[in-house]
Amino acid sequence: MTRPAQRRRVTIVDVARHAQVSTTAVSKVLRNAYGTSPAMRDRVHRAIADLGYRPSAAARGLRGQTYTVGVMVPDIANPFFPEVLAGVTDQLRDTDYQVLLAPGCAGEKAEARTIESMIDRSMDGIILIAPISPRAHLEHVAGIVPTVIVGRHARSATFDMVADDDTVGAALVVDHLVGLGHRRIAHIAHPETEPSCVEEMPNMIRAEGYRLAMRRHGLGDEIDVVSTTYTREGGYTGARELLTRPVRPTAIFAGADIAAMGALDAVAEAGLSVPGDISVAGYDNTPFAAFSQVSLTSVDQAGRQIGVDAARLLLARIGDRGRRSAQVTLSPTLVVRTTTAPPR
Amino acid sequence: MTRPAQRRRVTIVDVARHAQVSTTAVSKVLRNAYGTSPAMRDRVHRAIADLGYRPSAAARGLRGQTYTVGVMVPDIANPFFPEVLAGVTDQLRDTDYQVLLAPGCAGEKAEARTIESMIDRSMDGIILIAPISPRAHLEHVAGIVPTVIVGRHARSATFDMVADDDTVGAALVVDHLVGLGHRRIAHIAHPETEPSCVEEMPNMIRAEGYRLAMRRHGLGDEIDVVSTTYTREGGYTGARELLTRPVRPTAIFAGADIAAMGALDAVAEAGLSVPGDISVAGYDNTPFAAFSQVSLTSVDQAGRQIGVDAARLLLARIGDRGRRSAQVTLSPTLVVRTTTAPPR
DNA sequence: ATGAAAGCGCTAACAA
DNA sequence: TTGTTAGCGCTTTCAT
Repeated sequence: MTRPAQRRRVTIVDVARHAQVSTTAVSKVLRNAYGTSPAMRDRVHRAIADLGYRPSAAARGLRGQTYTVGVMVPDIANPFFPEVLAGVTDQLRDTDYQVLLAPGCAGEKAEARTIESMIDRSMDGIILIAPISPRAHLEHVAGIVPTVIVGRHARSATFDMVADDDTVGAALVVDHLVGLGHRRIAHIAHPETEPSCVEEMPNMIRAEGYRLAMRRHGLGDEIDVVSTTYTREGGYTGARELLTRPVRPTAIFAGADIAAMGALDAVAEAGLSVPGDISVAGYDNTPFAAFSQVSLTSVDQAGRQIGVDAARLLLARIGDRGRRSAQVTLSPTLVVRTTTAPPR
Repeated sequence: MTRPAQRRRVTIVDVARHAQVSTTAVSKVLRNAYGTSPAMRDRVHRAIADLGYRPSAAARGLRGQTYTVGVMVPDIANPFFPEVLAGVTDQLRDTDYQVLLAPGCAGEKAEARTIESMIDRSMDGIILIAPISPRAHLEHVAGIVPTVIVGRHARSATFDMVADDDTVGAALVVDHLVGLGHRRIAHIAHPETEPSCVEEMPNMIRAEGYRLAMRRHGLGDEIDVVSTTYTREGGYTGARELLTRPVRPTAIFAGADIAAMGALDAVAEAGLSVPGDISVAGYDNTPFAAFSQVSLTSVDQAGRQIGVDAARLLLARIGDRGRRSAQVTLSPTLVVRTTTAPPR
C-alpha cells in the first residue's frame, strides 16, 4: 500500500484532472457541500483513492477550516488531564477533526503564547483546560476562535464552559471527614496570583468550599489552609508544614490527587501512618488514586465526561458561532478508600 | 494591552504599509533572512509591535515552514511520556518552534492516520515516540518530513533515532534480582503484532534481554514470560496469571512501571506482600515509582534526556535534510527501591 | 449541477 | 539593500 515518497504532493488539481472535473467540484465533494451529483461524487472519490490524495490543512486554513481542534493542558504530568483528553478525542473520533495538544504552560505569559500559537495555526476551535489568563483575555480569545473553557467557573456570552461543582466536591470531603469524627482538618491549596480570576478558579473554589463546609460544621476555628501548588512537590511541602503545627491536624484534604500523593510522601517521611495517625483525601480521582498501594479517598469529577461535553460544545459552537453560550456543571461524587478513617 | 477582537487579522501587508516598506522586507525580517539593514529591521519590528502582528502559520506553511513540530505519543496516560515531552519542549523553548502533541493512537491504523494528519498540517518535523508502524512506513514518512524515531532500535539512513539500551536495562533488573538470590524471575511483556518490527521494538528487546540475562545466569529453565500489555490492566492480568502458577515466581519484572503498578495491584489482591512474598521491578522510573507508597525498583532511562536529544536531532535535520542520520543510544541505570528484596 | 477565476497571507525568484 | 510579482493548494463567489 505504501506509495514511494513523491516529489510533489498530490493536490486537488491532480485529483480534478484525474477525475475529469473541476477543482471546484473536488472541493465540494471534499466538504460534502451543496451541488454535487452522486455520479460526480463517485468519480471524485475514486480519483482521491487512486491518487492517495490528502488535503493540505495549511491551504485549507487560508480560506476555510483546518479541521484541527487545539487543547491546552496546563500540566501534562498531572494524571487527571489524560482523562479529560480521552473524552475529547472520543467525542471527536468520528468527525473530520484532529485533536492537537499544546503542552504544559507554566505561567500566564507562557499560556498566552500557547493560545496565540493555536490561533496562528488557524485552529477551528480550542479547548482551554483550567486556564489562568485573566478573564478579559479569555473573552478576547473567544472572540477570535470558538473556545470552550474547562474547569473555570466563568459564565460568558462568548465562550462555553464545562466545570465540576467544586464547592460541592470540597463539601463532600469535609462532610466525610467530619462524619468520621475529625475536627482538625487542614487543606492544601493552590495559590491564585491573578486577582481578576480568584472567584473563577477551581482551586480557589475548592479552598472556599472547604472553609464554608468547615463553618457549617461549626469548625470555623479549625480552618487551616496552606497554599502551595497542585503538584507532587506542592503537596509534599504543604504537608510538611502542616505536620510541624503545635497541634497536628488529624486529616489533610489536598485540592488535587497529585498533591495528596506528595502529602502522603511527607507523612510517610515523618514516620506517621495513614490513616492511623492522619487521614488524607484528594481531588480528581485520578487512576493512581485507585491504585492499591495508594488507595486514596478522592473526589471524582468524571474527567472523561468533562472532555466529552467540552468537545460537544466546541463542535456546536464551530457549527454556529452566534449560538448562545452554554455552561455545563457536573456534580462530583466522593470515592472513599483507605486513606481516610476515624481519628485516633 | 488586550486589543478588541479584530474583524480581520493583521497581515504582513498591514505591517508593510505601516512601516512604509515592502512585504518582502517584512517577510525577511521575520525570518532573519539575508539582506535587511538594521534601520529597516527596526522599523519593521516597531510596526509589528504597534499592530500586534502575528504571522499566520497556515499561510507560511503554503510556501515555507510552519515552525511547528509534532510529537506523537502512544499513550498519554503512561507517566513516562511526559518526561520525554518535557525534554523536547525544553530544548525547543528558545527557538521559534511550537510543539504540538498528537495524542494516543491505539493500533497501527490509528497511528498511520495520526502521522498523516501531522504531515497534512505541514509540520516542519515530527518526533514519533515508540511507533508501531512497519519499518517501511516509517522510512516513507521520513522521506516526506524530517523525522526522529524514539525508542525503537532501527538504524536508518532517512530518519534519526534516540533510544535506551533495553538489553542492558533488562539485564540490570535480572542481575539485581539474581544477586538478591532470586531464581524464579518472571517477566511481563508487551506483545508485538507486526512481525516486521519484532527486533526493533523496546518491549521485545526488553523481553529478549530478560531471556539472555536469565540464560547467562544459568536460569534458562526458569524463563517465564507472560505477554499482556504495558498498561495497568496488562500488568494486573499478567501478574494474576503468574500468581496461579503451580510454583509461584519469587520475583516479577514488568517491562514498564505502569504494568508493574498493575502487578502490585494483583499481588495485593492475592493477599501477598511485597517484597516479602514476591519482589516486583519495573522499567522507566516514572515519577510514580519514586512515590513513597510505591517505592518501585525500576530502570531509569532518562526520559528527559531522550526528549532533549530527539529535539536536537530534529532541529539538525530540519536544518539540513541531507545530513547523515544519527543514532543515539542512552545507557539505563537501575534505581533500587523497596519492592525488591531477597526471597523468603 | 458544474466550472472559471479571484483571492487567502505568505515566501522566494528575480529585478532594480 | 530593497521591491515586484508569481505562485503555494485550497475555498468561494459568480457565471453558465
